[in-house]
Amino acid sequence: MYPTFRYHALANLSADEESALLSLGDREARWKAGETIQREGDTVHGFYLHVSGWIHSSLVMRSGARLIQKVHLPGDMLGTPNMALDRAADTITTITSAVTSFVPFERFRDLFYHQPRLAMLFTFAVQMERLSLMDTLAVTGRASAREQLARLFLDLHTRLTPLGVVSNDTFELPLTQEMIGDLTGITAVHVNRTLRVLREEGLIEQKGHLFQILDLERLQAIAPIRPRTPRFEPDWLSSSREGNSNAAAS
Amino acid sequence: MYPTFRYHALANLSADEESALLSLGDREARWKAGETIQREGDTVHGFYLHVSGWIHSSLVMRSGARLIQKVHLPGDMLGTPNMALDRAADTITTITSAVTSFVPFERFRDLFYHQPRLAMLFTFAVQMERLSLMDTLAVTGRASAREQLARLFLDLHTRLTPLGVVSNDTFELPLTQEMIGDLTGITAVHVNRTLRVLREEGLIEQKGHLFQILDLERLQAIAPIRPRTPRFEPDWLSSSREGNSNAAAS
DNA sequence: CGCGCGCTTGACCAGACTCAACTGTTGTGG
DNA sequence: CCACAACAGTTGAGTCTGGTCAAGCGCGCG
Repeated sequence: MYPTFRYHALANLSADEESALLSLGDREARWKAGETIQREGDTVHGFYLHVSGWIHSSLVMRSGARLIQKVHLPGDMLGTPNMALDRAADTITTITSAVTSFVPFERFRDLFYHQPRLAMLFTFAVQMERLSLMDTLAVTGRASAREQLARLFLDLHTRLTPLGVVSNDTFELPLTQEMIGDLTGITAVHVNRTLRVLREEGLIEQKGHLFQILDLERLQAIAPIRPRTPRFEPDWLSSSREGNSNAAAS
Repeated sequence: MYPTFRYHALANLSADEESALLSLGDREARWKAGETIQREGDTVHGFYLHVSGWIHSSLVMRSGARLIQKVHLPGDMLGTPNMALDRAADTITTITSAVTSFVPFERFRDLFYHQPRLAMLFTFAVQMERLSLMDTLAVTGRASAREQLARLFLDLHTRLTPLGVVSNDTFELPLTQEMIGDLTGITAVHVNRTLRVLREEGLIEQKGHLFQILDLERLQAIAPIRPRTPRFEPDWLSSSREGNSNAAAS
C-alpha cells in the first residue's frame, strides 16, 4: 500500500482525503531489479505511486551519457511531470525489486474536481520536487566531487529515515558507483577515488552494500546544502467557506 | 496586464477561466533595474505574475557563490515554489526595469475550489518548470562551456520569440557575463573566453546589449538539449461530467 | 568453474579556475 | 565639465580538479 507519510507532512488529512488518496492507484505491480517501468519517449496515460524498493529515473543525452535525474524512494510519485507532455520525459528503471501502483490521468484529474485540498497538496509535493531539483542544480557543476557525495548521502539519509530503514546511521545502499556517477555528473572512476578519500577521512564506511555514516556532523559541514522540509499546513490552505472539515485528522 | 499566452499553450480557456486568471493578481507594481523583489529567507504570503522586463531568481550558497536559478521572462510566475515553504527559497531580483503583479496565496487557493481546470493548468505549468530544471540539470556540470552557452541562447531565443521581441534572430540581452556565469556554473572569465570562440566561429554576434544568433542550425547542433513544448489540452484534462464548458475557446 | 560486472588503481591529459593586470564605459559629485 | 570611482569586459600565465584510457582484481551467478 502506498505510504502516505509524504502527504501527512504537508497537512492533516481528513478520513475522506486519506481514502481518496489511497484509492488513486490501481492494483499494485511488482517489478524485479533492473526492469524498466517506463521508457523515455513512450506515450503515457498516467503516473506511478512508489510503494517499495529503489527506483531511478534517467535521461540519455545526445552524447550518450546517462543522467540519473533522481533516486526515488517509497512514498514518491513517479512520472508526474509527463502529465504536461505527450511523451515520457524520462526512463524509469528499478534498482532493486520494487512495487508500484499506476494512477491513470483521468482518476488524477477527478482529484481536482472532487478533492481540491488534496489537489493542492499534490501541487505542493510537485513544488517540493522542484525545490529539490533546484538544490541539486545548485550543487551539480558547482561543488567539488567531495561536497556532492556528502550531499547525496545526507539526502538519502534523511529520506530513508522516515521509512525506518536507518539505524545507527547505517542503511542499505544498492547504488553502484556508476549510478552515483550518473547521479552527480562525476565519472565512476572519480566517484571511486572520492569515496576512498571519504573513507580514509573516517566520514563513511562501506561493507558490501551496507553503508554507514560515521560522522554526520562533519558530513553536514562538507555538504553545501541542507535538505529542506515543507511547511506544515499553511493557514491559507483551507478555504474559510468550504472544505474545512479537516480539523479531524486521521 | 499579465500575458496569458503560457496558459493558452496548455489549453483553450473559457471566458470564465480567462477572467479568473486575469483577476488573480493585485494592482501592478513597477520596479527599477537591480531591485530586489523578494529576499531568500523572507516570509512569504503569495507569489508574483511577471508582466514585463527581465527578472532572475538566485540562491547564495555557503561558499558565497551565487547561483542564478533561472532568468524569468514575461508570462512566468515567480516564487510559486514558496507556497510549500514558510520562508522564501530564493531571491528575486530585477535585471531591467520590470512590472509584476502580486497574488496572495488565499486568492490562489480559491482557484482550486472554484476553477479546478485552471488549477490543473497551473500544476501543468509548474511541471513544465520542473522539466526545464531537469533539462538544465542535464547540461550543468556535464556539458562543456560551449554547449551550455549554446543551450542558454537557444532557450532565450525560443522563450523571447512569443513575446515578439526577436527579429532576424536578434534580441536585447541584458545579462552581464557574470550573470551568464552564475546561470551556467561557469566563471565569468571563462564565459568571456567561450563567447569569443563562439563569435570567432561565426555562430553569434554581439553589438553592445544587442545579441544576434548568426547560425541557428549549428547552434542547435551544439546544444545538447532542445527546449520542450507542452502538450496542448490532453484529452483527459476535462471531466466528462462537469467543467466541460470549455469547448468555446477565447 | 569461468565469465562478467563492479570495483580499484595508475599514468597522463585537458578544460576550466584563479589570480592579476589592463581597457573602455558610465555615472556622479565637486 | 572634468576627475574619479565603479563596473563590465578582455586577456595572459600558471594551476588543479576531474576526465580518459588502461589494466588488474574479486566476487557472485549461471
